[in-house]
Amino acid sequence: MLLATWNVNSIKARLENVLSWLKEAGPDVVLLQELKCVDEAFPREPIEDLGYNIAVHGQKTYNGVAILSKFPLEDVATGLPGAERQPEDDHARYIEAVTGGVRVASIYLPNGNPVPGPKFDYKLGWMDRLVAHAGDLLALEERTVLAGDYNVCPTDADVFDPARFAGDALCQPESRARFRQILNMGYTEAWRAFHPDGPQEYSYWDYQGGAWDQNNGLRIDHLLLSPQAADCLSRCGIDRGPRAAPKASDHTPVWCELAV
DNA sequence: ATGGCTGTCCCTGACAGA
Repeated sequence: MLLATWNVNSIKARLENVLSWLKEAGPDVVLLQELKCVDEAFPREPIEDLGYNIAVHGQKTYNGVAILSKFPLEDVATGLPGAERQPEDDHARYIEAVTGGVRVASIYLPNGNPVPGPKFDYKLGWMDRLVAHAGDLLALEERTVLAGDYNVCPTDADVFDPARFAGDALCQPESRARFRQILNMGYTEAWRAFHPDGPQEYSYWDYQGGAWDQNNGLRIDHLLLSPQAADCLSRCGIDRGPRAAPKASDHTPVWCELAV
């Protein structure tokens, strides 16, 4: 099973880019973030025509997540448990389903800037709920992949200029500690598992300042695997191709292969 | 030099992104 995550920065503006990549790369399961549209506006037909089933959790203008799969989608759930602890959480940032023998979640973690402030508090609260849910899922002892735009650079090795980002919400010790909590309970971060000592590789490049041309990137899109999923992990990579295309998203797909 | 892109909604400028 080829499984990928991609923050597309508007599914409507990116439809042709997404269709091209689906045809070219042929992933079995794709976890999308930042749809920026409501459920009814999601362009289902052209994606279904390529053989995908679709589960969408959309929202007007902002956020929005989806799961595409060539396998049936079962047990679809939207929203992260514990929203009652964050009454301000009306964002569409989480969708989960079981497909092809794997439980998958598409995650769009809050950005959290500026630091300090209510947006950073929201990010940390959301991460606390994600940590709790990741623990609950771990107890199921299933193949589970929690993937998406985590908006966290796990270490300074994931930042082109750590000094410039020292005050950024993506690099704060509090953000990194919560990301590490998920790893420490037993999840494997797929890309880092294959590259424990580098090289530096990124999944996001700002639109501004020639960031792509100068490879001034960040690695913030991650695939986190339960032990049962990690046991099947055979390959992992970052596909820079879509970022170089015309009208590209500022993120590019990160993918892994599970031998299931 | 505190902006530099891009997308969205529709107060076509303000907000969010990261």
